[in-house]
Amino acid sequence: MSPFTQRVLEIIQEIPEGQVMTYGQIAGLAGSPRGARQVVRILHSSSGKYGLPWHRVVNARGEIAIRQEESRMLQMLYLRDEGVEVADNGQLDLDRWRFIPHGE
DNA sequence: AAGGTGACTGATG
DNA sequence: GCATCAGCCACCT
Repeated sequence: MSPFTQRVLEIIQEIPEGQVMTYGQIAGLAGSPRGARQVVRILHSSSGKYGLPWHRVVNARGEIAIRQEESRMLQMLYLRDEGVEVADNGQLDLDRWRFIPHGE
């Protein structure tokens, strides 16, 4: 497992309940500012495997990025259950719910 | 081996 | 806000 992947997994694990991070944000913190797609792949391949809070990751526009309808709904349910306000179209307010480590 | 793909992003018109 | 374009990069055909 690459250091980058390692970092990504750690970072995602550290997202507090009721908050979210974006793919690009995670990639940047993990040392690869343009590696958003890698973050996607890591989530896609090993979200269940490592018991990651994959549902706390959204795209840069603050919306649920999942294409598949089922998983999409599931993510929305999880977030709402944690207190995050998500619109029916999967939109949420990043300024309000984004997690920023160490007060960056 | 070459080309397509996507749970992405930022810039521009 | 919407549409396009161009970077991006590991994986799958």
